[in-house]
Amino acid sequence: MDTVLPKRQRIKQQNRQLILDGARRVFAEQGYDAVTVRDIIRATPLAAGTFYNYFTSKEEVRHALEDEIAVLLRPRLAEGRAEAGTAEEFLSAFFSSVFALRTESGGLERADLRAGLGDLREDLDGAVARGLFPPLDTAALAAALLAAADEIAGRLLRDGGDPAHATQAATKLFLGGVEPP
Amino acid sequence: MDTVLPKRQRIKQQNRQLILDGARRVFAEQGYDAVTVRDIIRATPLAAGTFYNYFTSKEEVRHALEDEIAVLLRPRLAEGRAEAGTAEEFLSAFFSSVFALRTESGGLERADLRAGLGDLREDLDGAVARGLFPPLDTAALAAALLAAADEIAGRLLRDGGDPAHATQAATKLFLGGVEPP
Amino acid sequence: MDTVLPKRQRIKQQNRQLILDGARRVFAEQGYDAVTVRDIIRATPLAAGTFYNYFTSKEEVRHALEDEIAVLLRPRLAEGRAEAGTAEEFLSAFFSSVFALRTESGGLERADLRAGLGDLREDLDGAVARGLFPPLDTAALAAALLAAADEIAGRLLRDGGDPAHATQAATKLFLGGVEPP
Amino acid sequence: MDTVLPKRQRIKQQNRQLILDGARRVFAEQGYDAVTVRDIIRATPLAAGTFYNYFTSKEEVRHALEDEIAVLLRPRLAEGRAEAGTAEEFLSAFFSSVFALRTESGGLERADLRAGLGDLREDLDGAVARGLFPPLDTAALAAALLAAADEIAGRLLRDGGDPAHATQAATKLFLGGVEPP
DNA sequence: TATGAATGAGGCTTCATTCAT
DNA sequence: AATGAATGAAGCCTCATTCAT
Repeated sequence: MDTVLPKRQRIKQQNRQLILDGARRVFAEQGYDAVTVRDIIRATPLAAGTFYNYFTSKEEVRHALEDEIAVLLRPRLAEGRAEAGTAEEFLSAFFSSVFALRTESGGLERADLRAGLGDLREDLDGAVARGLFPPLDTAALAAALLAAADEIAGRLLRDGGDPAHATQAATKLFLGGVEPP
Repeated sequence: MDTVLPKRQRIKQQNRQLILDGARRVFAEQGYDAVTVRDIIRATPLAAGTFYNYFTSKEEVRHALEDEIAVLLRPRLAEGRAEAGTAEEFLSAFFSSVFALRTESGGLERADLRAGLGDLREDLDGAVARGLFPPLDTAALAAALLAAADEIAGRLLRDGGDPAHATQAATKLFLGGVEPP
Repeated sequence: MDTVLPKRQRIKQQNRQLILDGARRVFAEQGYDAVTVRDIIRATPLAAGTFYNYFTSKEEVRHALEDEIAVLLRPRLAEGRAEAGTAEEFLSAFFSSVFALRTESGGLERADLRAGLGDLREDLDGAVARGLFPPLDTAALAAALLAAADEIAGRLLRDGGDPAHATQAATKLFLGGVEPP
Repeated sequence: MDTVLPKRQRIKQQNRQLILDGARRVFAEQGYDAVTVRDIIRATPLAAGTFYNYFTSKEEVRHALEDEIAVLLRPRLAEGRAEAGTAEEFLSAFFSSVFALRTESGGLERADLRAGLGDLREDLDGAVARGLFPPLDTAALAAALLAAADEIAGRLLRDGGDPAHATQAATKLFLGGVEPP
């Protein structure tokens, strides 16, 4: 798929990637707000001025990273839902993919997960159409699912815990609700 | 109830409050990380050095604010749950108080809400004991409820929407789950 | 000799002394230049403003301390010289008193020693008159003696060493000079 | 002898020297302790931040200056001693070079002179070996000579006076001692 | 007279950004 | 394009000093 680029452009792409990689590293280490442009440059073999040939601010780097993350993340996050034949399978696929992703990549943030919010809602709409779920406010449900999944994932990371068990519990919760029999 | 204080102490209390109020304002406007100590001072009629007579860092101000928020917030957040006779009343009380608080006070953050997490869990435990809910993982449920409520509240604020309706929808979602009949 | 003072004045004197004592302590610990007025106050049970009822600057405190030191120091420094019957006794008395004082009181500085320079010169003049020394430039000799004594004392303090032995060596040096026989 | 440097490096060297020169000036004027980094910058056409491209603290500048001084000073200070054929010539060379240096360069400090202490001691050892001096404690003698020379030089500068005459007097003092005939 | 909080100047340092090379 | 030093604004914090109590 990769096109052969003239050398100039290849180097340009490389430098851009160097900056993005350095930025990802320092963002993960120190958090976006604490990071300075200097930090990003220092995480790179490049010189200070070079940064401005590629980006004009930290903000812009963040956007580029979010795009990267979205591209990598969204398919992983949506995994298994299309094939779900029941509500339980759907929810279980959703929670386990969130927990897996959060467990794998330390730097992942709530904001990053939101990249998958639209997909989730679309999949929910599809599932409703297929009769997996009763008709309901899929926008609200998507938001609630994502927030709950992220929060529980955060608790898993912090306190330790078994992702498989958490997946089961969360699935059961959203599946049957809290109403006593 | 207020004791009469000597003037010096009264002014000290006032200045401390000026700083806290200014800080709350700028935190809400720019977010904690973006705010500098100078920003806080500038949101105040006081001189630069005066800040350090009361706090030694932005961090310390944050703690003081969290304490204030917790004191004001927690009772409001817990309102109506103790009297709930059914699971539906419980959830409805919870969601409506979160939506009301988030709607009222712009600067409220997820972190602030977490101050009420312990209370929520205790109330859930009590409700389980009273038979309102079946036995379940109240810690996870509390986290999921809080996260979902906060996320939905955020959407309400951003996109507009009716808190009463959102309360109903959220309650219904958590009450009965998503399983089709 | 102490006159009974009315209570007011007694307290004033006490506070003044508190400041001087605190200042001496912090000067010795951190060195005059590194010390701030705040440091002096902090070494005192008094409040910030009180300092300015007694002194107007760190400089003024230093002067007052120098006076105190001079009063205490000069007699000690001059000890034994008046009774000296020979040049050797004179020099020996001089060196041993310098070494003793420097060894005793850590905070003593070259500048403090200079308080005794005039005395030394006078005693040298007297000794010349008594025939202990040949006629010579007593001003230069006094300066040279004091500087050498201080330098050697500094070396004693730093490297360890026996004051008695150093006294002997220094005396011998100045007594007979360095000319080979 | 000077190599031609690319422009960038030439400017770097120039700026470094600008800082050192400015620092030397303000140290001489106000004394090391009283000087701030800002004072050094202000004694320079450079901008505030530029200082930190070259040094990280006032301390570091001092070290660099001491190195400079040592390189320039030590040879001058040692002048004429190697060729001395008698104790008198040795002492005379020593005192006159100290007086000359102190007279020339106002900013010279006792601490700077100490850079030459080791040399002096070595030369004294050599002179003892050559029989110019009787065997004696050359470490103590070197310290005493340096301190006395500095003190007398300070008096010369302050009170005026003839360096040649002072050299003669100091030489005579250390040569023959103070013992009456 | 003693107190101690308020003041704002000023020191130190890092930063984003520019620009000559 | 890449470099990396220069810039000066701006953040942090401490200080000397004042002054209402």
